Amino acid sequence: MQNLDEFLSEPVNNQKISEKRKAKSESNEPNLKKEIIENNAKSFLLGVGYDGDKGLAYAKLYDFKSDKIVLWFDDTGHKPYCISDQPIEVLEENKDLVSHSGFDHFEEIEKYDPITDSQKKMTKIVARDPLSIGGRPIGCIRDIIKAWEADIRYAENYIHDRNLEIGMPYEVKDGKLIPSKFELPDSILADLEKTLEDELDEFKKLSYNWARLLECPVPEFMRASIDIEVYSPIETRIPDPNEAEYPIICISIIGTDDFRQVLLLKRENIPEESESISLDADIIFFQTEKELLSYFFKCIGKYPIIVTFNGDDFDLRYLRNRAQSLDFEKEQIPIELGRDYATIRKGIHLDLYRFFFNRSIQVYAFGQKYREKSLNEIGSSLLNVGKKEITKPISELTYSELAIYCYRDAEITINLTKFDDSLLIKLMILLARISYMDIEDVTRQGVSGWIRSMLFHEHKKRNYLIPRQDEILEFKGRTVSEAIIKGKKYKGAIVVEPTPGVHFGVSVLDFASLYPSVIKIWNLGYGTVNCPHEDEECKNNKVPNMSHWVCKKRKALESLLIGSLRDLRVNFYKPKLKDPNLSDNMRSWYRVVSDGLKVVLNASYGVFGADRFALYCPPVAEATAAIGRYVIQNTIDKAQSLGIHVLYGDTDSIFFESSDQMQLKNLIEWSKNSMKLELEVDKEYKYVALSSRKKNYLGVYSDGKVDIKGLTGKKRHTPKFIKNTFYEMIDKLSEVESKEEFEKIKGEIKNIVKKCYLKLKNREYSLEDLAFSIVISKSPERYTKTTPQHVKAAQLLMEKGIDIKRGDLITFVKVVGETGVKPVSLASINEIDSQKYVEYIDSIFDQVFDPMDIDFQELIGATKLEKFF
DNA sequence: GCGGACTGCTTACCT
DNA sequence: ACAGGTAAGCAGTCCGCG
Repeated sequence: MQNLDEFLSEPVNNQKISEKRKAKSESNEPNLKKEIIENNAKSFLLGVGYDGDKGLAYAKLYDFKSDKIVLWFDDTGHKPYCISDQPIEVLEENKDLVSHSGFDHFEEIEKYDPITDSQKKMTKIVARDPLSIGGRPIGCIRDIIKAWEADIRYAENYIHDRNLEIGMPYEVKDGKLIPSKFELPDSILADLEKTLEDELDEFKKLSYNWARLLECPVPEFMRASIDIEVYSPIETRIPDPNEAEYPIICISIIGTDDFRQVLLLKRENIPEESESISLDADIIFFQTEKELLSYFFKCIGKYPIIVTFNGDDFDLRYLRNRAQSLDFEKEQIPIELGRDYATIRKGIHLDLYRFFFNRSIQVYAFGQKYREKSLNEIGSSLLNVGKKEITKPISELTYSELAIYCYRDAEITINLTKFDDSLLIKLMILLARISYMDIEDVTRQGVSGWIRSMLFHEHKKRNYLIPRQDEILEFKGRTVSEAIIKGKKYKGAIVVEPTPGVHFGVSVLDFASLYPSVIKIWNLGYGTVNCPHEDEECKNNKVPNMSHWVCKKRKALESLLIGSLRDLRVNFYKPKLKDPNLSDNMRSWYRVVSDGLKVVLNASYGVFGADRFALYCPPVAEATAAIGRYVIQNTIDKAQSLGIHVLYGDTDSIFFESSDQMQLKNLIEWSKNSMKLELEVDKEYKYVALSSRKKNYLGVYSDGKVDIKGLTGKKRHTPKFIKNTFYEMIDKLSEVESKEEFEKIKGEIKNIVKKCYLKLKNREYSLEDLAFSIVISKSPERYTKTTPQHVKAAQLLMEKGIDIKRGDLITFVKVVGETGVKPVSLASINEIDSQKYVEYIDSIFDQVFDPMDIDFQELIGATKLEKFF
């Protein structure tokens, strides 16, 4: 494959492609599907499962010829196992073990143990089935003896042991599963080589492998979204999918092949409508629910991939259980349920809710574009299309209303996978490649699961023993620093005391991926921090200001893996994205790669301090943070010795008065030479307004763009009327070019705030304008220690019979009287406590007035005088 | 019995 | 179920006060 660019420009490859798209695809040669077949890549590996009846692992392959998922069953005789440190002779004495029904045989093996830095003779205990190792509530092999690698899911183990690359092209030849050749294009190879000049061979090898995975083009996959509606006799209650008590009255299916159907159940007492339903879809009525479901199951059978929004917990679960209670045979229902997931037999189910719920995805991949995780909110913010509004309960809708409502949900769902050139699917594939994880698992697990899988894969590839969690803790000891926040395990980052005032000409420098860089440069990992070597070389290699030391003899896997990913992002993909010659298709793919790497890198330090992480190692996290503090403090000290004025800093960034660009250059040089860390100019502000508060500033670029960080005026819960006033003020501030102009607009800003104050006093704002909106993060009854205001408001709503769940957004206003607050829906405008609101305005604008030397009290005091005259 | 000082809880944010 | 650090508001408690 030489021309990656052309592959990426390939349009949807479908058999039932619409006429319009067909024309487009013909004009758009070469065809990726054709190319892939010519290159013997007939399919893509999307995941691995285990078939309990056959007792075999199987690969799920997306076959391009048929656009179906094809299963390939293991032919290598791979079996579930765990590992013991006892020799076979000893284990043979263990009656419970050798007589266990799932026990198969022992094998003598050798493993490298990173904790002790030694080769170890160990015994592989091979079992007949995965559940015998672990998974049953009692009597598993891992409960009988102390075992290693015993709680890795079998399918995951299979991926690692067979070194399978999920999301990459494969083919089945003579019954064997073999990877299709995909080599890095020469041009990419040459570019990459340049960035890797000074690295160790081991590091280079890893980097090339990553690049091969990241550069392989991602084709389009045929898929369909589904959404169901269920009848409910009680309007406020959502039917329980485990009971599946009530009939499914509507199902929408939308395929990427332009298949669009809405299936409706005929019911009594639903008025016939004279006009036909106006939807760009086939509407099909069914007399019985059984007919409807049969038809539906046939429809989705065509699709290799089904996407839903919350299908794990609702749609698929309901469908399966409902079909069962309608006496469908098990084989007739193409849905399989797990404890907390649902999937399609011979298919892939992607639950977008699960993926969007993931905080890393929300924050780093989508930049907080959506705040709540509802289909309406996500659809509105990413597609500009929200759910269809309905004013009646589902069960009372007419056929037409019901069809339109249900269809819209399916439409948003499928479009979420299609927008921005199928960005979402590409992101999932990318994460599957980095983590060597089944694509369904990628969407369901968090970033710690991905990183765990990536590290496990590398362990197995190198025949390293994967340590037990208790082992790491026992050998590596605890943390030695004290956190500033009560209840935290160790000390974190430094935040520099800001210099209050309005500063013109500010450069912000930061370390590119500071923590991943530290992990790379300092060779951090559970095997290297506090390594077992007795000699001085290691023990003297202290983490600054700390008793921990770092190994000088061995390379940590974490350091190599995280380091190589970091370098690829910083030295390769980020510069490529800045290249004006990059084509649109490549740019969009590189954006995905860069964002995917960002997600993984941003979490790569935190996982070592998370006690549920499989390779939890507090000293690694603590050392990383400590080195981070050392680095930024050293840099600040150096800057001051160079005479550069430091205004503020946080973790990995420093704000400088940028009078002397030459000096900043010197600082960057110094950082590279003395600490091997890349310090770079991140932002240049026309001016920055700093109050005395940390994590709280306003920065204006020369083009007028404004960064607002931490200011309450921007926060989600702030009432609309204050937000609007706040942004009116920001608009004014964005125009300011100099100190002199600044003085001039002060009056205008005062007027803006004064206007707001007067409108409030005259009760000209609506309840919606005045509403605070705060997420209730726990179920209301679980607030036992205190009753915060939003919980009080929630309680008032519950008294009215409204159901409040955790995660709901509570909107309330401050009122005079006992409770102090009332939900918007229950309050009236004349009970508003305007005094409280004045205090609130004061506090919000003080964050900006403080550096500007404006006095709020004086401002409203003046107002009173004016009114007087 | 009351108000100010204090601590702790909660949410939303920053890196 | 990636981490720790900070701001802010409010709830609840303690303490002094002839």
